[in-house]
Amino acid sequence: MLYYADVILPLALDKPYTYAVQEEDYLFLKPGFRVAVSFGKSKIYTGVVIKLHQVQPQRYTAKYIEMVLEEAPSITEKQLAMWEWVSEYYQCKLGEIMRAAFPTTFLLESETVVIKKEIDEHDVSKMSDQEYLVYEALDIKALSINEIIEILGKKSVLGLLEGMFSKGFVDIYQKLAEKYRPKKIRYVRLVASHLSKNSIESLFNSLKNAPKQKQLLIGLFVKNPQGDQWVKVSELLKKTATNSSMLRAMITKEILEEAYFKEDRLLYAFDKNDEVSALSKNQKIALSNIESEFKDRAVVLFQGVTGSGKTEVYMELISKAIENNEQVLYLLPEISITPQMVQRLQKRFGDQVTVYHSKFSVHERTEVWRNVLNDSTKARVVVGTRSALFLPFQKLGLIIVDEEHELSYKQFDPAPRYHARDSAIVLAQIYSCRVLLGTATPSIESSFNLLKGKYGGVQLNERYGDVELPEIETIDLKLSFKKKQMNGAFSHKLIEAIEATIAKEKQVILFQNQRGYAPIIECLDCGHTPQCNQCDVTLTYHQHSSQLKCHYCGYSIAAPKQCHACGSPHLNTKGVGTQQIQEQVESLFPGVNTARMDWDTTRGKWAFDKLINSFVSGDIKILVGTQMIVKGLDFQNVHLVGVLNADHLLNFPDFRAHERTYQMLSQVSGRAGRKNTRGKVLIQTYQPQHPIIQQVILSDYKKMLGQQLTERDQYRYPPFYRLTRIVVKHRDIETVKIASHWIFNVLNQSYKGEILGPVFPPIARLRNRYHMQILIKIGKNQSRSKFEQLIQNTLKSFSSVAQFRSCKISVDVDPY
DNA sequence: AGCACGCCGACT
DNA sequence: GTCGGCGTGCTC
Repeated sequence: MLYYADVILPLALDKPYTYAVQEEDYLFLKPGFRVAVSFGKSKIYTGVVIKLHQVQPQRYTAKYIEMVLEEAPSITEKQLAMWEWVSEYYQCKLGEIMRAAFPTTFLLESETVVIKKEIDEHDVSKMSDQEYLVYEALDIKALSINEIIEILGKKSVLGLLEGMFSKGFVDIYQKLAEKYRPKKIRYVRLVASHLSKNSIESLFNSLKNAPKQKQLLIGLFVKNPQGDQWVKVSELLKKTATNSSMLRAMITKEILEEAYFKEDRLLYAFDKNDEVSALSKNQKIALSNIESEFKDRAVVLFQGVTGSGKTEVYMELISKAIENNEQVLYLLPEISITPQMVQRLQKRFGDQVTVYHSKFSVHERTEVWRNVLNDSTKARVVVGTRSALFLPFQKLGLIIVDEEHELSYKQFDPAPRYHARDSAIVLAQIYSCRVLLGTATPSIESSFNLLKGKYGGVQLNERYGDVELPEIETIDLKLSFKKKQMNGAFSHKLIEAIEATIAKEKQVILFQNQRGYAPIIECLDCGHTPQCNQCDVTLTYHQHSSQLKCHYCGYSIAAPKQCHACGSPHLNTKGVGTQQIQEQVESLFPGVNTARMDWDTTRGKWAFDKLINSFVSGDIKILVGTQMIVKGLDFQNVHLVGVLNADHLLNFPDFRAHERTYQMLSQVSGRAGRKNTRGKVLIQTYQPQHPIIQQVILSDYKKMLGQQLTERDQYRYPPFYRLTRIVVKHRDIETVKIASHWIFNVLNQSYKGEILGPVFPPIARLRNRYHMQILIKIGKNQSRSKFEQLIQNTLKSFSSVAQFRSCKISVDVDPY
């Protein structure tokens, strides 16, 4: 009998590949097992079995699976169902999802290793120069292909190596390495034969002349009075002021024995606090409303203004899920996961809380994966970013999507371009679990679903501790400039307000939207500004490192002293980034402690947190920052929030710009004002009468929603229409044009709906590739699966046109 | 994603 | 003439 397994490989392949398996493996394997398979000439990859069958392939002979990598499946069948949905809906390959889903330790890959064979002197003399170079280098150690490429300084070394192999100079083999290594910790304990009372006494006597060793032994008993447990070496040495050579001596004397144990990398220092702060009356009402909504609907939209204490309500729900023995997934946008936030959960739920996000090492992520898979009590509550959706939950009972409206829930590049909120809802269907979408300012989509009765809805409107909403005022920039009431980016009114706030020992937050307004260098004589040589963007100036950088491809050069075009030394920095704002603040308010918070200053693992901490502690009086500022914890002492230019937000060329402006400004405003005093928000703008600004001032979400829905309906945008964007990329601008028009025409022939484009996006060239995009609008009454089929067919015939082979295509469903 | 095969320019 | 560049196609 013949047995086969269909295997997903971590590559952008159209379909799973079929491998042969032995009978005993066939009986043992199930979908979800990781296996090692050879693919292509010599590569070995980790694959995931998705199907076992006995259908012999007709057109090829299947290779055998190399190895089964584990005793039990790494992913559940439910997880696989989720992968398939993501792949279908977001039009991406299963292999791409596999790459995104697994911690990289699960993706073992082979590496070709070359070792030297001992041969005759005579044969050595027959080698070519290059062969000899390699052979000589192999004297020292075995080499990987990449190392040989380095040594020879050229790319194609395989032919050479093949020759050397066939002539018997070297051996070539595939090294396989599972990358996960658990962290091992050294422990010691008393050898069991010393455990009786008498021998302990004689042991102490025998150490009379070794005071330090005696001290060590005492330390051991202090840690563990019975003397029979393993004690961590690092702690023991620290406590007893001894060193490892003394310990070593005792191990040789066979008084102690040592061992290494795997330690969880995920231990945090925390104080579990069993006292649960009682919910306020309104929080209690919200909680019971949520629970009753869940009786009818799987998804509930929970709207609570900033500072209303949504988190406390989440905690109650989490606690009940845990009591039910269910797992909980708590999703947050990347930048909202901070140690303070995690600590809050840990205070309540102790070590049942675990964190999963990209700043964690692959080893940490692997351990979380295993804990979730085993339904370990260490992973009852997973706090994570969007990729946590792919963890192998066993008994998922509740998903909380906090800050539901955040754009960063949508993955942009690379594929899979999935939306975590929407995918979470599908995941919940698979597990039949509940989803709570929490936010102060719901996305238009979610509000729409609420209106249509698809979601349940609960509100929590009162701010905790009776804090009033801040007073919001606008400053007309046009007028201020005309009346010469400006100082750099600051209106006199804003400056006065800052001065007054500082004088009262209160803190200030200044908000500057950075997108598209990064500082650049401009020549005062000829107007030249340095551009990226690979992308159609102006290089941004980073004063800190004195460099010009491209934010898109990472290209960087030293900041020029003279203009590259005309040689003039008169260069000026232009554009208002957070850096410039901070400098202006420093010169306007000398001696006042300021800090800047943006993508640049928060790169380290906990850099964000350090900044927040020094702001909370009051060291920093004025904090200048981008979007990030609106996250983090509650700032008790912030009295004034200044928005330097709301127009950057309003005028953003995107159908969501207005919605986003409302969300952003209301969130920033929510930072102002705490107990006892009313905070103040000053918004500088050229359009003080703009409806969105007015809606922010009145915090009239309903009006904003109504107006946006009307506009979206009228202009055929989500939530009334679904969007799909196709981007064509190629080095040659003409090819991009022809290719994208080809796709447009083919789609247009069979598709009745609206197709826009092809157009150049705002940045037409990136990493030396020209881009063109096509936007397709799909009505809600049109069949999604038919449309998906159409795209697939179109792209398939596209790829068979020889001229377009070298084009790269990306499909983005529900683009942001 | 690799890696091989195949077709064109700058070197011994 | 060849070496080595990259465009193109295939991998179970």
